[in-house]
Amino acid sequence: MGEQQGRRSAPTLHDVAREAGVSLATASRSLNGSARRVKDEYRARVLEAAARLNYAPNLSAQAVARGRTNAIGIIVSDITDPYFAGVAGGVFRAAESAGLVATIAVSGRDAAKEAQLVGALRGQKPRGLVLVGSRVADAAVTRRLERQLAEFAEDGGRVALVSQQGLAFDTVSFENRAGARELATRLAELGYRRFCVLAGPETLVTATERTEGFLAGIADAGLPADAARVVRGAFTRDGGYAAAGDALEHGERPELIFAANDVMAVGAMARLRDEGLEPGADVAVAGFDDIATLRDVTPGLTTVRLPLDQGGVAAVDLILTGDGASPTALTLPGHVVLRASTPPRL
Amino acid sequence: MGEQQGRRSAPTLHDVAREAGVSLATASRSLNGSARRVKDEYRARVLEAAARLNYAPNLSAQAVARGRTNAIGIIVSDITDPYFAGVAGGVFRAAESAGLVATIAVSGRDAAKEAQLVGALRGQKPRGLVLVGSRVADAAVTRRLERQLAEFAEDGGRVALVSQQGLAFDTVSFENRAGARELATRLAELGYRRFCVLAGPETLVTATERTEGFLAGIADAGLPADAARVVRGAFTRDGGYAAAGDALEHGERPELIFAANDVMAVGAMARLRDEGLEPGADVAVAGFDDIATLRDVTPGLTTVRLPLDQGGVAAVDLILTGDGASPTALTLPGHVVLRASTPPRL
DNA sequence: GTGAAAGCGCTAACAG
DNA sequence: CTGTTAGCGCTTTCAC
Repeated sequence: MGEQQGRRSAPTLHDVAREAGVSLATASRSLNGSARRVKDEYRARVLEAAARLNYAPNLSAQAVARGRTNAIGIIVSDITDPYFAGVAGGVFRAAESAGLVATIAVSGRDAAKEAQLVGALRGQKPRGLVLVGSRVADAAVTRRLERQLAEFAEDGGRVALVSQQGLAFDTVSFENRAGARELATRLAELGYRRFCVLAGPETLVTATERTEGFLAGIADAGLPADAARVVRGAFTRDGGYAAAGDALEHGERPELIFAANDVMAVGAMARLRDEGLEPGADVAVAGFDDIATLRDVTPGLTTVRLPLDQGGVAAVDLILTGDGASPTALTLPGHVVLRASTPPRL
Repeated sequence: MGEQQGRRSAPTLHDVAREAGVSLATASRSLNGSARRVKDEYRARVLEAAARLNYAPNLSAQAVARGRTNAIGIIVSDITDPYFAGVAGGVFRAAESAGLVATIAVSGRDAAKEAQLVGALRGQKPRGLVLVGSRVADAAVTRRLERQLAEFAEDGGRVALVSQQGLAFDTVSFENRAGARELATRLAELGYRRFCVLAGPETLVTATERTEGFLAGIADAGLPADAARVVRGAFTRDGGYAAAGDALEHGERPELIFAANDVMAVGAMARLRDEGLEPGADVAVAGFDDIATLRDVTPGLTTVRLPLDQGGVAAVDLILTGDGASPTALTLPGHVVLRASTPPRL
């Protein structure tokens, strides 16, 4: 069946108008919610003709004629990372319920590429652009990105950043610092005294904030600065696996390993087991994010729950409602969730 | 500051041409790889002007003028489900390296909505549409979807379905049946004799195939038909949790629970624990997909590894290279991975 | 080689 | 309320 032959060219508004015996303008007005009203009979004829021809309006043409689109662009590092998927899910949901289509681009954790992608997406003339995550603390790269975004904004586009504070655009961030601090406090209350932080790359603002917050919490508890050692690793499962190895290698074994995200924490657990240690019993483990897919790992992972989905929704909200006058900053709270991976220590 | 004011309107090709002192046509020809050659001096001037103005071509206008786009549409049920995220990741990667932008829409596991989304995406006039997953065995819904897709194809668009065989379009599917069958065979070899299958909804073709394959494998092993009981549940973590409860409720306790996907399997493990049973020890558990994020659960989950990412890549490939003459069907293999959740039974 | 001009499909004044 | 028409930004014949 040559279903995919593609000879015929798609019906246009012109075809619909002719078929309905009305003018182009009338057809346009009845099909797309114009301010002006159309006689019911005509409108009905047009609708019927459109349905019969299975007409689908050419969005590109509409965009050109109207001078604006119903698209929204979103840039994430890696859609298979549940953190990004969570936020992206919120963006899609919000976009759809606002009648927008979402175009996505993946930067593959390559910060330089982000700027390039913004350039590419600008061509779509989307209503707004949402950038999620992994902002890098590299000045040159940041400036390139900022330039592209500013250009986009000057042309009337709106920008919303998720968990990348510091740029002069609307931002929704999560309580990384406060969440990690609270987590450290609670863990200290449980009796933990010797920590190791798997910190993620230091160029990653999110990772850095979580580390700093955790250390602050330890200080709050009146523990000495050397109560926590910091080791670094990639913000991935394998990064956690490797970093956990480093954590065990030198000096005294930590009572608790805090990984800067859940995915790393799971990697760390795997490493502990490979080293013959029992996570939760021999070494406690905590993460950050409360990724849904990982809520059933054993022992249950103590973590800080973040409303990722809401972050995505909020970003779309800012794009749609923001006046662009001065950048709005929205912070979404994190909540400590204690589970079996950090049992009370007597 | 007022970065987001949006007074100025974006520079157009017109501006670039004027700035470079050449005609619109020449500007167009030098910027976009036209067949015709442009004198190097002019071309250089145009490029320079474009860079200076930070010109970004209006993709919609190009689409209208050219009559085609560089977009590709993708429809998934739920981007936060790692199965879909895996396939989508492959689609994005392949699309990008082919110079296409990907537009995504999420159906929220609502089959009827899929057809509606195809209608919406048609307006983008994308080069192709990729539909991933959860094809439903409901004739009316399927026909509506098929109608929309046929319409799209007749207008010159290309369609690729991932894991939704049965429609007259290019399809890439995974070896659900064979994989599950092989899994059952291997489990029987390990000494298991009494199974319970958590089958997912019976309207879901993927789930059904896995169930049937598993039962076939059991028959292969010479076991009686009543060696496996089938219970149903949603294709989600909670579905697995609930179904596992049913599995334990009636009759003799199964030696092994096979969940039709990993996410359900994890839910089943959680339920076992809540019932005071130890997964792997008291009741073995197996899944399907080998979701990366779940590779570190304990005990390690026996499953069938699927090359999800490759499925996405292949779909884009079919869209780009297919001639549309007759639907191509591509099948990607699954590989059984035995882990600690199904220890040999003596 | 280059430029003028005719569209692409649609919207939005503008007259009737 | 309806139809005519001039664009939207870009590509692409078609003359030069």
